[in-house]
Amino acid sequence: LFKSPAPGVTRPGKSKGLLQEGFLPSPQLGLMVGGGSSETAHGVAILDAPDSTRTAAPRPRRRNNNDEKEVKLIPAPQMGNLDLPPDDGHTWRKYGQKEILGSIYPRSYYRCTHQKFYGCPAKKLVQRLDQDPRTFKVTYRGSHTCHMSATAPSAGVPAADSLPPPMSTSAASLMQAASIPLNFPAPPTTHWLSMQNVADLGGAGGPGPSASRAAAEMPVADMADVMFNSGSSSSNSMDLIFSSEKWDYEEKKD
DNA sequence: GTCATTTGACCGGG
DNA sequence: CCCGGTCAAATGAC
Repeated sequence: LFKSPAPGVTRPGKSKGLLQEGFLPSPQLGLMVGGGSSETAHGVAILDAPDSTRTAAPRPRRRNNNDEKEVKLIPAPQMGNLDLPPDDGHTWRKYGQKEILGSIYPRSYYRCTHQKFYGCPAKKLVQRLDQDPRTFKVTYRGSHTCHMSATAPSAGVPAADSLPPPMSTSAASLMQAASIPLNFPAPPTTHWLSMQNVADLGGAGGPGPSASRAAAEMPVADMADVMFNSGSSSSNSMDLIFSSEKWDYEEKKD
């Protein structure tokens, strides 16, 4: 009656694709500025929505004043031929993706999967550098209040604590920096995220052995080291970039 | 069947 | 007004 979300109006026929956001191997890793074929990348004429289906819903979306965000540059480990997305040990759920002006790659918005359960306000923005497609610019917002023993079942970390105590912000950042498994044991699944981990919480006497996840996490010495190591020998893309820092991808309008 | 991902629309600030 | 961010519904994958 009141709410009649006619199927088809809110969601116009969209072409389904097998692409996973911008994690493609970047076939056009070459130069795209030379061609000069700079388009808006939009060109998508979406159908209009005559009736605003969602008009009776006050969105108390308040903007957090605390801008505690730290930006990090994480090079995607080039295993084989594909670079996998950077994982900090947390389970992130993508809740949005938008193309940013000035960037050729869209920005992905992630949120803590446990946010709904733990209330972790941790957010994460991942964007590929237009100058370095293999480098991910990860922006962390908020602090992680939830512990993640699910994705990081390190053998040396006994998850005996049922309730994770609040950690210091410094510790959090430190952990993130040192929780980047670059040496993945080549996961059989294309997914790098594990799910269905918070199933046991009601305390219903689940004698389930759980802990089926066994990812051999390797201690990373320094992220920076890896970064530099990225192109130790051979010509580094950075050099090239620095050389031609002038990237004119800006289209000129009339 | 469940859950994460996908994608468009809308909101809100600068 | 434009840009950036978030939500919400649908679909696909597991």
